[in-house]
Amino acid sequence: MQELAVTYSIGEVAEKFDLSIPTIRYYDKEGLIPNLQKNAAGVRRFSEDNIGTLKLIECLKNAGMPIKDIKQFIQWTLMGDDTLDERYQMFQELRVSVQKQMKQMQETLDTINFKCAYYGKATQDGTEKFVKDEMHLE
Amino acid sequence: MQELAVTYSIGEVAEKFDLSIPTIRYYDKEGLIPNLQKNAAGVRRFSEDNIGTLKLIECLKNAGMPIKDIKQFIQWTLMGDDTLDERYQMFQELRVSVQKQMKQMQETLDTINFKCAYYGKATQDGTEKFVKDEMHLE
DNA sequence: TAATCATCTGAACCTAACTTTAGGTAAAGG
DNA sequence: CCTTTACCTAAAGTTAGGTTCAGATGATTA
Repeated sequence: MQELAVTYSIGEVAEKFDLSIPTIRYYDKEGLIPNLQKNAAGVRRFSEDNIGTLKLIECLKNAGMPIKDIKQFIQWTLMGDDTLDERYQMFQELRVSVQKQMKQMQETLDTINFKCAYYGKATQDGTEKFVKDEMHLE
Repeated sequence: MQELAVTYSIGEVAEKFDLSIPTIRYYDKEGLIPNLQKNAAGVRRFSEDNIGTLKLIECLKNAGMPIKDIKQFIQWTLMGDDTLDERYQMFQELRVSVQKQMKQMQETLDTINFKCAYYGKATQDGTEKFVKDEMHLE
C-alpha cells in the first residue's frame, strides 16, 4: 500500500503564508524548518508537517519572539521528551508576554481613539483652537 | 508675575520612560521632540510639553509606527491647522491597523494557550506521545 | 584643588531580519 | 531546439532603530 504524500513548492508556500521566497529559504537555512526534503534536483518539497511548523513560526513571530529563540524552540522539539519542561516554560512565559502586549495595545488603542475624536472635532472646526481648550480644561 | 517652569534632565526623562539616554538624544536629533530647549551650557531641559510629545511618541511606537512616520506626524503638528486632515486620516488608519493587530494577537494568544495546555499535559505524562494523539485525532 | 558626575557632540558601530545579486539547473511549452 | 518558468546556492547588501566611543564641558563633592 502506497502513501501518497501531498507536498508543496516553495512558491506555493510563499503564497500561502504571504512570505517572500527568499524569506522561506532564509528560515530553512536558519534551521527553522526541520525535515524539509528536497527532490533529486535539489528543489524543496514542503510536507504538511513542514507547513505546520511554518504556521507555528508565524505564531511565534506574531508573539514577538526573535528568530534565534524560535530556532532554540525548534531545536528542543528535535531533542524529544527531555526538553518538555523547557518548552512548557517557554510557552508560559510567552503567554504572559503576549497578555502584557495586549493590555498595552488596548491602552494604545484608547489613546488613538481619543485622538480620532480630537481630530474629528478639529477638522470639523477647521482649527485645533477650540477642541484643544475643550479637551484639556475638563 | 513669574511662571515657574518645571523641567527635567535627560536622565530623569530616560528613567521616567524607561528609554536609554542615547535613544532620547536620537529622537531629538531626528526632530521628534520640537521646542526642546537647552540651557546656556547646551544641556537639554525637558518641559511638560516635551514630556507630552514623548508620551505620544511611545504610543505611536506601540502602534507599530516607524520613526520616519512619527517624524512626519510631528512635522504636521508644526505646520498648524493646514494639516488637520492628514493627521485625522493618519489616526483613523492607525486605529484600523491597531484593531487588526489586536485581533491577530488574540489568535496568537489562543494558539499559545493551546500549546500551554498541550505541554502542561505532556510534562505531566513525561512524554508527548499520549497528548499528541489525544489532541490530533478528535 | 582634585576628582566625580551628568551631560554634550559627531561619527562609527551593531543587530535582526530580510533582500538582492550573480550565475546556474531542470522541466514544460511552442 | 529554444525559451520561458520556477527553482537553486553563496555572498553581499540593506534598513531600522538604536548603541558605543572618544574627547570635551560644567557643576558639585572630598
